[in-house]
Amino acid sequence: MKKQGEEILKNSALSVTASRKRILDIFLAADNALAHQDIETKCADQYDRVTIYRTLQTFLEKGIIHNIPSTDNMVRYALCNEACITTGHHHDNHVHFRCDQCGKTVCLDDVNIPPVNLPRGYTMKEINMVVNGICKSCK
Amino acid sequence: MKKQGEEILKNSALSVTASRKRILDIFLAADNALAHQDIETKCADQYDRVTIYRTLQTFLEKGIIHNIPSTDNMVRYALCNEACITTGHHHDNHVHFRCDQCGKTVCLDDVNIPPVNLPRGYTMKEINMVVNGICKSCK
DNA sequence: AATACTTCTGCAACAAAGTTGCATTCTTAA
DNA sequence: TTAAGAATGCAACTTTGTTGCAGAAGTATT
Repeated sequence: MKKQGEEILKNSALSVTASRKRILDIFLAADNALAHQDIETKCADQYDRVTIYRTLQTFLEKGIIHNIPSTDNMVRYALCNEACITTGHHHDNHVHFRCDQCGKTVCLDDVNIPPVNLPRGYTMKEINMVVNGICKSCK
Repeated sequence: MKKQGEEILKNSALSVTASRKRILDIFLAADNALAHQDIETKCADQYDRVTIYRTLQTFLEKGIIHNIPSTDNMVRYALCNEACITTGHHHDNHVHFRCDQCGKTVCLDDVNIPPVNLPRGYTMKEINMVVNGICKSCK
């Protein structure tokens, strides 16, 4: 399983570099969504802050990760599921959950965002749903 | 209608000051949600940046405004509807819409967030839904 | 395996965003 | 009108994010 990160990079036509592999590994090991800061504290000693910014940006553009909106000015990122990465198209129609207790934000991959009817004249391109509350581990 | 801002402040047990009235007026006049920056450009010559930060914080705590999550590190704020302010309790169960064209974020007050079933063990406290696309005015 | 080419990284310098403490000014309530 | 409390402005600072450029590393080709 050591090659998982490399695989993802190659599939996305990205050159395989140490920092990218490391950041991917951090995501693969994480059970929750990560903010830039989280990643920085995990590897700022090894890689430059700027590199982390650019890497996250690249991953976003390639659809390797998706971002999760927040009201605290801390955009968080999480790995996209297999389908996104392989098709290169986003299917991030799942709900995100943020626990008020432990502060973790997770993807509820099994919970689809229910359909909404917009008023006449509005066209939907993307939809995001974030639920706050207490998570399984904290309750 | 000139007193609308003052009314809101008094109802929330806040002292009536020039900056608070001004910022409230900006919200009352706006047809879309505003980021800190938007407010700053409208009145930075009159009021200090710090005051704006603190005022927005106060309005949030008193439930005069609510914030709208985003993926661009620009939390936006919008006035709560009458019910929120008078009861002091949030009923922000409406959908937010952000137009990719004009960049405006608006509250779709008539569109309620549909119910979602969370996995066992999760408790919901708050829910947020943001839709991206093209708005009525741009299409 | 060596190369040339392209891409990525780190550094430095900067710009923007947000925070904190404190002295002064303004509001409010008596 | 005045005293007490709250809000504001200022200054200094921390954190966050951006940009250009030179050097390093990765990739494809031979």
